[in-house]
Amino acid sequence: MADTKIRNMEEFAAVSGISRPTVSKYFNDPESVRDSTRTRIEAALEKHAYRPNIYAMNQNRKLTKNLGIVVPLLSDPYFAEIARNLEQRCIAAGYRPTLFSSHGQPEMEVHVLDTLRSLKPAGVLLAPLGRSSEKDALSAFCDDVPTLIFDSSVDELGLAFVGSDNMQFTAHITDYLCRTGEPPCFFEMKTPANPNAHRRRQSYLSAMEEFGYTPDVISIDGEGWEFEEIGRLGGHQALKDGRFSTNTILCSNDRLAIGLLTACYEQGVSVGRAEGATIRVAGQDGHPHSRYTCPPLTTISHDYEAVSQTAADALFAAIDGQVSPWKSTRLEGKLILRDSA
Amino acid sequence: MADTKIRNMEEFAAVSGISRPTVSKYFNDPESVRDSTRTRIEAALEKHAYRPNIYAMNQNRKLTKNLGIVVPLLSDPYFAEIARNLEQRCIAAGYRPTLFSSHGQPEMEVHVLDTLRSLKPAGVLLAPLGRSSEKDALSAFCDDVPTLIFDSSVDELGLAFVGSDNMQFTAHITDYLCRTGEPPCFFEMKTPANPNAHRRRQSYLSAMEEFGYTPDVISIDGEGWEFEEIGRLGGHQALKDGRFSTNTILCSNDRLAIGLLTACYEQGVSVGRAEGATIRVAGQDGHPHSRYTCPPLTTISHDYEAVSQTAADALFAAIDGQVSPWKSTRLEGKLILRDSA
DNA sequence: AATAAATCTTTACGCGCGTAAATTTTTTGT
DNA sequence: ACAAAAAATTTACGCGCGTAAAGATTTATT
Repeated sequence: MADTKIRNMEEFAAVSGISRPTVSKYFNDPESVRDSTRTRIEAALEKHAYRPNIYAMNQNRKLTKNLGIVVPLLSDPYFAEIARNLEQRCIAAGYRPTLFSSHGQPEMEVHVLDTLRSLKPAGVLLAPLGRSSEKDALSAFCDDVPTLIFDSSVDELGLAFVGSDNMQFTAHITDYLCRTGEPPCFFEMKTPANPNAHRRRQSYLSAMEEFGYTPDVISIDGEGWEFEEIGRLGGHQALKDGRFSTNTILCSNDRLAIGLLTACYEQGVSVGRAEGATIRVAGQDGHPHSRYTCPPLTTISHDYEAVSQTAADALFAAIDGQVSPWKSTRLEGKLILRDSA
Repeated sequence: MADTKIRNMEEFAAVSGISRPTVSKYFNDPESVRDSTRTRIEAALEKHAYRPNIYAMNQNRKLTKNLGIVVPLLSDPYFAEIARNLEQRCIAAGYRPTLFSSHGQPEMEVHVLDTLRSLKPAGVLLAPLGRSSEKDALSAFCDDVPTLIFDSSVDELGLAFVGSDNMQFTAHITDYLCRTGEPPCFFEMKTPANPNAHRRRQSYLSAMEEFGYTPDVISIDGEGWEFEEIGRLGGHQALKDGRFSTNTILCSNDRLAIGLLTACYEQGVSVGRAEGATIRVAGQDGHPHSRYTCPPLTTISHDYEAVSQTAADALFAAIDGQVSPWKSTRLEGKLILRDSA
């Protein structure tokens, strides 16, 4: 119980019987003081529940304990999930993460970076919008703030890049589809939001060529981040026009696949690998929702844990002063077999 | 271009030709200075891109321009969507919102409130976890920080409550289902996470009684926030046990319905209002994903815009000093007719 | 027990800005 | 053009803490 209200570190130092500079040292890093001192401070902390004023704390410190986590679209459960994962790791490592979403808008991304700058963060975990990002703003930001890029790489910006191995993703699932039925055609957006989509198309083309099949890419129209709706509309159009050359469709990502499944439903096209189904549909990403589509979506999933751990650890290492040359880490995905393909 | 780096407000005041206190006044509220002064400051701002140090700013100010937005689970697109909506409104109103998720964990909710406290926010928009919330911590927080509760009410905490009219939701969609086919049974979690679920059950019972039908509530097991999986497993069980007394199922919320649809698919039960379908399924919430289920889900949707606007405006008014007694505002939902029911 | 090393205390300054009071300048109204 | 009102300037202090330096105290080493 706080019998007397502690107004500042001076007063707290008094009640804990430790000098203020030492208390300050403790809050900077509890390990930096002697055990006996730490015990006394923490005993006082129990009694009085004092917390240092973070504004006064961060004003003079060259580097704060703040971290930024930026994703392109928080309403996409994939990003929400990876953001949650990163957030937990940051907290566990003793940082104060703040979550931001660019909401799919380049100007918002710039605004977020601007806000982040003023927070003087020790580092930032940034998943850029991709194609529509204002490269100059990103680049300038990375020059000023230790930034680790994840999910979608932009040039060789920042400390390093950590993401998934999109080439492996597509090669792997294409291989699976070829071995279990007709070779797939590839369903994608004509102007995808991020570079991962290009890698996936490229990998599809390579894989098909390697297997001796003729690739068939269906590129649908649509701008923005409403992938389900783009997939649904594009799916309707493609079905109507008979553009699917095989009974197997590999989608560039799960959200597109979810939209395509809806289009299939709406046109009465049955989907699945079971007898009697007309077409097979597979996605890519291991989207949290993919388990609950009808039929449940066969997909190749990001290794969420590994991506977030690798990304977070790389940033922490850089913050701790471990300099290492820019590098790109791409982690393999795991095939998740469900009923759709 | 910034020819000379501006280090603080003093230097910026110098290059803009305005005194520092006036510049300070400008950053507090641009409207509070003369037009000619504002123009000169903004001209200098163009040239030098100076931003006040937010830590120094907030250190002395009794009230910051910070706002907190807290949702129980950010990976639920419903909350992600409403959070995005609120965030935009806060920015438009000149505040600096920060987004937090309790990730479905009561201890995380407490941690978030603790973090929020140290940010000395002007106000907080809080959607509590509900049943599992630590009431005392919430209550203590509301005593210290102007807090507006939304989505799910807890006692009469905070400045006010803004949410949806769950009674109207369920009455309305129950009415629709009764008029268009067999009266619905009600599919829900036995121990729901928040009080809205209780209102919905109550409203279902009242509506059925009013229409002269016998209500049938199927309460399924499951703890936590993975509603789709709970709905899927509960759906399997209920289908196996033949617990659905009519061919129409009203789910307590859309995520449960999504899981139930998956269970139906997995058991080969056809869903829809079309000829030949076995059962009808309806949800409640207007979840962003409900458009893309197979079949697309008939639901009653929150008025996202109205809820977020009412909540944000109420908080802004309170921050501006407009005192008003605690009140609860519950907004009506709109029926969205799709193929599932 | 004596010395060296680590840690703590005391003292002091500064960070960047909010803010108040007294004064001067500019704008407004007639 | 003149007085009154509004706004800007000058001056000055304080917020809560980081941090540096010098001296005092505790702990570790032999």
